[in-house]
Amino acid sequence: MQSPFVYRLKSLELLKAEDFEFAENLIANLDVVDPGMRIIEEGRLQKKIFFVLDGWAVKYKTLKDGNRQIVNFILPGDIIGLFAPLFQHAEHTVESIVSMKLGVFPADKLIETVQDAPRLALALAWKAGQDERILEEQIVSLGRRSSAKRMAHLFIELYRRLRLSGYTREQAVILPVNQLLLSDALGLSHIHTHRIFRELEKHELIERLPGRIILHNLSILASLADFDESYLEPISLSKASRAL
Amino acid sequence: MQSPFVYRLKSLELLKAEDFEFAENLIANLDVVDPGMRIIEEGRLQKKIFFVLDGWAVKYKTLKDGNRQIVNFILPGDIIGLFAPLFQHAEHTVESIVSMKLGVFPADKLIETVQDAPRLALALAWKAGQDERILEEQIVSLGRRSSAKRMAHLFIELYRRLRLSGYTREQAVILPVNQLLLSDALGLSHIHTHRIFRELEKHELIERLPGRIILHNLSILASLADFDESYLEPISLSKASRAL
DNA sequence: CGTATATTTGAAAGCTGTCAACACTTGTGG
DNA sequence: CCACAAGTGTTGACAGCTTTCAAATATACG
Repeated sequence: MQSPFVYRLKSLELLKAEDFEFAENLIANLDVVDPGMRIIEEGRLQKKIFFVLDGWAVKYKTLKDGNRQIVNFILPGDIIGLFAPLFQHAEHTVESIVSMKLGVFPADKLIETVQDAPRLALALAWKAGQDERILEEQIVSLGRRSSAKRMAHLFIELYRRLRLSGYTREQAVILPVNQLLLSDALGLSHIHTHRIFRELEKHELIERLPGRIILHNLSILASLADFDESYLEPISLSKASRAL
Repeated sequence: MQSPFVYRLKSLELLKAEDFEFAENLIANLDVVDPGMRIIEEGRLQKKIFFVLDGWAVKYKTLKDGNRQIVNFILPGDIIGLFAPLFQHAEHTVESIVSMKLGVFPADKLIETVQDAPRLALALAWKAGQDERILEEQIVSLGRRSSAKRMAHLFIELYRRLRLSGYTREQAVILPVNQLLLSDALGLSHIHTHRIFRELEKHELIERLPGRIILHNLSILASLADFDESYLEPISLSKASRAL
């Protein structure tokens, strides 16, 4: 197994060969899902956990008035529903936006494994902490960044996250998202999303194909967004936790 | 130790007597902090973890332009910096808004303890999952709720969270927050925050003392906010995880 | 080819931020 | 006890951002 998840964990310089074995054994079976499938559904009991080996998904909540808010994008190397089995029902829906390859395993197996491989447990905790930081940055975006900065910020975040999982070393990145999806992630109307979109396009920072977005000129985008990459830590685990 | 944290964990019906002993032993010493003190500071290495035994704090990030966004409120029973020791530096600042009583312990002690008491580890994971849900709900608020609903939603959330930790059974709740704090949490200007504030006050849903807010008529506030309490789970841990 | 899904535009209405003052409270030092 | 400073709360007016409405164009898919 040389998944994006493992790639990402390797950069932690924490895990040893035996840990990777444990990680491998976790996965009971592989799942291929088509675009637009619901992997986790709001309100339902969720007993399985997924490693994203390939593909993109969005995690969102639906409001009574029918609006929805995308809470996070899910990329190769991410884990879907790590905490979900601890709760009676899922709070959000996770839906694929392209076809995906998932590693599937039941929650109780995780609990066992984690006990036998404390370093792996730590790596999972690290991943959970990383996800928390991403959510917090999204809160900052929605609360205090103008819509153009917000959009630029999201683009750069996605690009950086892809890189951290070993995808993309290019200067141009293709994101499989359309304007509706974007507006639900940015908390904007789709019409306003389109306007801002045009702005960035006019300055040749982005380009569009139907249902896809191409990022050019990532450094200008990043400075436009005041992007501070520190919340996406490439290599880490402080000394304290290397003790194991 | 009969802290709000333990109170909250008890409702999980997961921990046994021995686990509480472990939890007790975690705490190396108690800390009393004055209002306005920084418990965790953005950019600094963070090696300690804190249990909030009493008091309130806010967790926020500061932007280049000086603006700040409060990411979450921290209440009795919450844990400050659970994942922080896994990273090179803290991403946010945690600042007390009233005087607080904290249980302090070093990260490596947590790692040991967690290995010896897997049920406690599970309880911590549950707490992390609960925090994640709260962040996600905040994202939904900022992205898709009108400012009045957003404010009402925040108030009800704080009330519910206090109740879940054993605080407050009253129909009126006093929150130690002022309008500036509120505006930084809601992602609004302080002037607009004040306007919305007046709205709710006019309808006698809230009342004010300097630097404090009193909630009356919680049920009307909740329906105004379309508050769906399901993301704050009082008792849970699905069957799968009770195996231990 | 027709339907459903996206994208695009313009105009008007509504919400929210900024500006500029002013009032009130609290705590400090004289 | 008063004056003053700093922080917080209050108001009205206006500008600017964003949504909503309505309608026209693509584009994808069976």
